[in-house]
Amino acid sequence: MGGVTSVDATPAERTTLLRFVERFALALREAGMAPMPARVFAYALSDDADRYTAAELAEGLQVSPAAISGAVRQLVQIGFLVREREPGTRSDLYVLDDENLWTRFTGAELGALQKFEDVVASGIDLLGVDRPGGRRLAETREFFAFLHEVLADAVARWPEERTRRPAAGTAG
Amino acid sequence: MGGVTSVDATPAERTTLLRFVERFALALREAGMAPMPARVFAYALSDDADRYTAAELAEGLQVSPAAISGAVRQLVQIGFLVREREPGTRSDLYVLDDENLWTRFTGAELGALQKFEDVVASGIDLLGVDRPGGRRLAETREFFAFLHEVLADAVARWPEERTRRPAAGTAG
DNA sequence: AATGAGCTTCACATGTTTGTGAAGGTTGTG
DNA sequence: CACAACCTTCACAAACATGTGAAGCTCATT
Repeated sequence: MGGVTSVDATPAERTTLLRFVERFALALREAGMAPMPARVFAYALSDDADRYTAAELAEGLQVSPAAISGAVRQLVQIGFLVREREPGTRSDLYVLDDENLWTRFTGAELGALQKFEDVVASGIDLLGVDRPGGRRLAETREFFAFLHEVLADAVARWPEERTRRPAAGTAG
Repeated sequence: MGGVTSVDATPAERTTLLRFVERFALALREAGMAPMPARVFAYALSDDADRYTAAELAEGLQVSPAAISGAVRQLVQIGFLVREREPGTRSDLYVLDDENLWTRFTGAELGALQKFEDVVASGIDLLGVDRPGGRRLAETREFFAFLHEVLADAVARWPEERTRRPAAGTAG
């Protein structure tokens, strides 16, 4: 199982990488991410460079620069990628925000959860709690609040937890 | 703020309910649910009946029976609705699985998380860990495993936690 | 100031998803 | 045994999303 790097990769290794990227991207899409951002993110994470130019991403993923442009904009907005620029260079560099990556991911989840809580709360306000439906909504809100707490706690604990876990090898 | 019930609701109250249902459904869609199942679920939760016939759902949501048919099938499959039949009745009844509702919801999330873990694990196998990309994948897997544990624990604790929380009133 | 690399924006063709209407099957009732 | 209520399935039209090509903009270099 030799390492596959962007520098010395054979075409076959590149194909393997891209196939994996596509599968990873699919999972991300099912979690709500748009196709192209999902691909770009999966690729940037899985390939070996620390930073990528837009052109490298387009070349690596075999898609048009236009597609990259939109994707990185979204990814930067979410915080998955950071835009950098080397002085005296014409092109932007996109960097994975390694440290905060999965914290950010979960942060996005928390945002969705907050949205749920808000919507449900507004429904309770609008419709009242003294009805079967209102009581169900109230319990729904309780559950989301609980989940929110749990996830926020998990995010807070991750940095410590991370050091506690041994670096994992390969799995079956 | 009087209660809005399916029995004695004014048209205005019905409109308020449907507008809320649409907003709630939107949040569910953003979490990955298809539009019509999202609407049906939001409606069944928010309106006051304990059980609904397909016809009632169609009438209540102002959509065609055909749309309901597909939606309830999916919801039953996920486990959000339970299909019942009163003896001597021609129509099926759909019931919210009240007790396990949000446990099931989170269970679905756990499934998605498992999928992530599997995909990432396969990538590590395929591409190796002795590369920058591989190390990132390994850490990704660690994080997902951690999140998995946290969520599973939360689901297990919810029944107890639920009783601990006071029934919530309305919020601002 | 002109050049050109590199990125972005825009309009469009393609493909997918969604909900409807109409037809068909099933089951209890008169 | 015919009828009627109810649900489901199917084919279709409309809406939406996606990525491409082409044109345009920015900015370091000459």
